[in-house]
Amino acid sequence: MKQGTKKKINGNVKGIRMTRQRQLLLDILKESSGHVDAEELYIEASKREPQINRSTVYRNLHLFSKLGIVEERHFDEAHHHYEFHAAPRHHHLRCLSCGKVVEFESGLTKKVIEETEKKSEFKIVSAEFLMSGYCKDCQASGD
Amino acid sequence: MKQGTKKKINGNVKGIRMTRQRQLLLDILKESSGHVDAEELYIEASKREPQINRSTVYRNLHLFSKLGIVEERHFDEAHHHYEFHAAPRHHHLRCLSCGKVVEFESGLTKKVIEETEKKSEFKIVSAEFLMSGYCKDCQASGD
DNA sequence: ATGACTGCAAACTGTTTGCAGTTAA
DNA sequence: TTAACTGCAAACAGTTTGCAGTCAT
Repeated sequence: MKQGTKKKINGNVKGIRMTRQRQLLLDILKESSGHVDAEELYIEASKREPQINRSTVYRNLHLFSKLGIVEERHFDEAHHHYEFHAAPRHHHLRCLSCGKVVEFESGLTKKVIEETEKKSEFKIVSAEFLMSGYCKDCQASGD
Repeated sequence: MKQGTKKKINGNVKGIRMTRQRQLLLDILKESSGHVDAEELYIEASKREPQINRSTVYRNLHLFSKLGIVEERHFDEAHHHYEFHAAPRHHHLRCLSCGKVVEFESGLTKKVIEETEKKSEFKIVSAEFLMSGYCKDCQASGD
């Protein structure tokens, strides 16, 4: 079992160290169902590690993303959202009125990806269906 | 034919005026195939109207977006892209290596939307399939 | 005439970076 | 021991805003 002395983060052996802050961020990401943005992550982390700095959060988020641990998401806003990779492929549906974001899945995604890979000759590594509209509540209350 | 004195922007009658700058921006948007970001729009506009200001661009982009004339797109970057609304529904495929963005269409989109509207009770107004991967060239040149 | 619009400058938000000190390995 | 990491402060990019003047209607 023992194969080396380097720490692993999800299977990636690198010159990467597991610091208290890093571990904390990973924990929070793991706990938090769905997507988190950098600020939310920072706030949550601050509660448990008050001196943690925003740049630490950003730097780690970039690292995680590079390592494939988290995936960046892009909603309407100007900032990024992150969620654990390898979540079952799902879509995001955003309400234009109240801003609520709903996740859900569809079996059709796979088909679209296959179709696309064939047509485009891309090797696709991630896919997201993003839809916007008005949710039931907001439809009822008149926009 | 004459039904009022107010200027129209694409069918929306409002207290909205057609200024030289506004017209210019609409022209550029119309000419530019595909998506443009605020900066590109600003640069192009500056060529023809050197004193135009960035905030004019942003303000108009918001207006156009509110009026449904353009649609915001969100790729990888921290800034927004805009394209004329009512373009045939299409998807975006982005190369993670060279950054190239390819547009293309798929008949499956409609199905996904219908499925989603039923399940979620949302009224969907826009949809986008966003995929990332590696294009043919970048696959060949080893990532 | 008047209020929608503009340019300007300054503010703001999310993110990145250089640096000097700290810490995991 | 040393290079990866951190916190800090300052920079940065993209975007927004208040204001006073301009222009379409």
